[in-house]
Amino acid sequence: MRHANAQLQHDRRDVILSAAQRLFARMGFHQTTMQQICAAAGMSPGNLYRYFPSKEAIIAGIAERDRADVASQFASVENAPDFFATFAVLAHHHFVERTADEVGLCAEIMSESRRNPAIARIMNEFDKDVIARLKSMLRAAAERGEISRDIDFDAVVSMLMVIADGVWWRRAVEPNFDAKSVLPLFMDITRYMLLGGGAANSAGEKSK
Amino acid sequence: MRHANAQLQHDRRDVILSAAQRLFARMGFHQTTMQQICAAAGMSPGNLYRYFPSKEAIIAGIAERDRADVASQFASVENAPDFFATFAVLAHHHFVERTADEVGLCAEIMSESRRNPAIARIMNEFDKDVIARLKSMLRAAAERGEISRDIDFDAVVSMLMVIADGVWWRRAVEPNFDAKSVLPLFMDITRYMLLGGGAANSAGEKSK
DNA sequence: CCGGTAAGAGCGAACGTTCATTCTCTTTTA
DNA sequence: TAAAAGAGAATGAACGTTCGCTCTTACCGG
Repeated sequence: MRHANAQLQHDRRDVILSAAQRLFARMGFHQTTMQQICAAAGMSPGNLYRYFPSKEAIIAGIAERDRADVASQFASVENAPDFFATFAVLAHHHFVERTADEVGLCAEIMSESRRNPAIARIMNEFDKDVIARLKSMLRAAAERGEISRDIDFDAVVSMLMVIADGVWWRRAVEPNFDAKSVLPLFMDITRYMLLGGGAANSAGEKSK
Repeated sequence: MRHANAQLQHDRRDVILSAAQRLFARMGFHQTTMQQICAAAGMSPGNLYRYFPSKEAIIAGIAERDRADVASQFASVENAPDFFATFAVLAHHHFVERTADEVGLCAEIMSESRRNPAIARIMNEFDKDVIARLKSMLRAAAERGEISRDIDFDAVVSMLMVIADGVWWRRAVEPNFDAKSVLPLFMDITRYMLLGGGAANSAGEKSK
């Protein structure tokens, strides 16, 4: 008898995820209806539900897919020789080249993760992954003598994450925010933190 | 012959706003039902609708009220003599002392402002206000010679806003994020940007 | 190679629930 | 006593999900 076509299933899931992604980024999860997703994916509700058991599953699917995407971006520059040049490229990618839809979707995911444990879990793993990769980049650069060794890596990475979040939220909330114009100062601050030019290397001291 | 009691009206509106605020911060606007707000405010739907014409009006009311709150916080330290000490206090207030509910609510408002023009307008005015106050603080400090004059104030203020947003989002998304531990590095970076110790004073050059 | 067929793929109306809002009514008070 | 203040059931629209159905196609016995 006939058996399920795995390739087709994969393609359909992809079409649905992409359609939903665009809608979610623009209208938010709870403002997007299944009917809209169906229309955008060119599919009836009955059929769509053969690929995802619920709206939540679609949200989770998107979060997961995006996570893989960013992870691969990171992996591609993992152990480049020149830290600051590599970091600048990474920052430009992340701050400037990401589309408004990607930024918007991330905003929705973060927002949703505040009350959806499944999303929170995915986002948390994602964060942990990024933090680990950043730290490994810094450690490697320190080994090579590109940056100071006497630095509180945890504090610096934490601050980098904070700034990255901040830039994305500015972009998400203020559509004509010029992310490119903060890049020079961002790189400058990063250099300051990593070269230990000031008190940065003692900044991470835990209080108390 | 009986006439409306203005004091009572004001009180009732306040009770409703406070009840809604708590719920919104924890569950988000669209996950909070009018019934829940009614229950929390100790009031029937029929009566509540005498004070607010719609759910949206409650959201807008909260956004407006919070705006006034933060504005007054700023105003209270407007022209203190010691810039860095004042700024440290402000940062501590904003990063550490704000409750999880306040942070959560802000997250919801930012998220909502992405598609609700009325909220977007309020948030935008709020941002403009904060930016103006920060700039005026910096200008005053520069006059007094506390910070360098050769600085791109726009770029620095922009970065400060970015970091502030970032910290709040970390807090909103990661409940046990220790905002206090980033304060030293934050103040250090601020000092670096404002004292023009490095290339910071040229960082704001517009590219192209 | 060739129908026949059973399961896959797809459709869209209908269901049941949820929820913002309204309506009608009672209670309170200047 | 008339309007304000309040109550809570009712309404109607919106929306996620399901159900019963048709169409399509890979496989198998002949």
